[in-house]
Amino acid sequence: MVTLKTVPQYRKLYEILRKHILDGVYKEGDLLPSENELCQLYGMTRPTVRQSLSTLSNDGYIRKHQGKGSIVHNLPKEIGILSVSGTTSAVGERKLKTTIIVKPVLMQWPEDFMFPLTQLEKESGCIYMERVRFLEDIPIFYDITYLANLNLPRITARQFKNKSLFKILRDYYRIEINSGEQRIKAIPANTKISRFLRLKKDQPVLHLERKMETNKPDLFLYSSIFCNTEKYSIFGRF
Amino acid sequence: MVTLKTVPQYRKLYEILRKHILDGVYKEGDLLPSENELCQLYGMTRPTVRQSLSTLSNDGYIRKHQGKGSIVHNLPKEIGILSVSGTTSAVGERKLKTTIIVKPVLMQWPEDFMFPLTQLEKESGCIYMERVRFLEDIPIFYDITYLANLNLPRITARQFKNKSLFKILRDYYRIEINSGEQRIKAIPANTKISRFLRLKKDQPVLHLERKMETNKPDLFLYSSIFCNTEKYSIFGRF
DNA sequence: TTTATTAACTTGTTATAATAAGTAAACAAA
DNA sequence: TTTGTTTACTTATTATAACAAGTTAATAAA
Repeated sequence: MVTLKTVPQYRKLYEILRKHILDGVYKEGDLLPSENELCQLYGMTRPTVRQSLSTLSNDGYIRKHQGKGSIVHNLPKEIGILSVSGTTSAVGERKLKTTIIVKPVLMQWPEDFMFPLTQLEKESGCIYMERVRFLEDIPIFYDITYLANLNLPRITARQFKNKSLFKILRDYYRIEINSGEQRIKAIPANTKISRFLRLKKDQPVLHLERKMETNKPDLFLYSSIFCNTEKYSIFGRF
Repeated sequence: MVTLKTVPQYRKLYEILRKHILDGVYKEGDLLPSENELCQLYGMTRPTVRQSLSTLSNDGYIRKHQGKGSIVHNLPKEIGILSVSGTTSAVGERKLKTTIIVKPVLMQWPEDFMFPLTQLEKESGCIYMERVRFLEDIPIFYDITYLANLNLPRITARQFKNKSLFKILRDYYRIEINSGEQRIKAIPANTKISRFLRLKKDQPVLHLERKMETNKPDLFLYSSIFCNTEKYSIFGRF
């Protein structure tokens, strides 16, 4: 009963243009082909093309200007993932190396969890993992991830070595992160955090508590992230 | 030569529904009227209604579910403005009291500004101001704002007492914030920051550097914000 | 030369129409 | 009662069409 969902046309064009922008076919400041040209090029009608462009615009890849055209805007957003901004420019998730501290295990949800949970989530238990992510051998993120155990067979057995959690969820379970909310604080590093992030105790650390929504209406991904922002900043769009 | 721009229909419906959600006419979890019902109610066609709903969905006010309907999602986003999350729920910008530290003055841009500037921006000079914003008599934000002096007559003379900067820009100059980017760090409070935010020196403080885009293509709003996150968190969506 | 106008682009808004696909409740069959 | 099926809803996708409005460059007028 595999539903081979057909990808809509506007989504295909979105992916094509997005790839071209990321690959540098269209560079920052370039004018994209006009809507009518895209219609001809890809055999679509204008509403379809406009839906693609609208999504690209929402995601920050282009800016539209009436009378002028669609102009390629600067870089990505990496939804659900944190970009790091160094001295020169932002680096995506790709250059981060990951070390597993606690392999995914099934357990009870903590008392006083940082976000309210539904009954369904409470009943199904919690998949827990801890990771540290490095950029150029400097530990940047200490992540604690929580995930409801809903239709995720064998997830605790999966290898997280090279693939990111997001990639595993997408590839094996067809789960994608749509959006989310977060709370941000600056806190002093406690002993545990200072050890993982190689900082002195009580040094300022960024603390993010995130709740991410997925394409499965009942499934949310939670994470508590501690960031070393001494050398790098967290980069975001809004 | 005042162009009395007509507000599009889809924008009107967006504002109506948004207001209804914020006023509690539709509460979290409620189902909005179906698209066809909205068509009849407001005398529009479905593409127009859908454009309104799509924008509401992008802004986080509703979630759409095929076959079910549009469900009111939880609260606001206040684009370009920071929401504060307390022990119970998020509070918007309205409850913040503002104190002006440095009234808007025209000056040169600082050397080594936190974001690269265009030639036009450099030539036109910089409007500078400093504020502290309080929530329940606790200082939460220490803001430094920078704005290019482009077609903003008499702005340094305006009263910022009750009206927010965003409101003044919108009401007098028809400038609205579309989107932006930011860098986030956790830093130790220096003497100046600790004085304004009533913290001990070296206590962790959130530092945000933001560049905001407006509906005027050449005009950007920059701010450097220091946040006391001891009692409250910064709340955001993505 | 300079300035105003026009023409040919661009994206923005809106309407009409048809079909696909997901959801849920009513219904029928076991 | 329980389970499967149908039906009547919902939103999603796509096409066609027309006109509004902003931008730019070519053109005409001063």
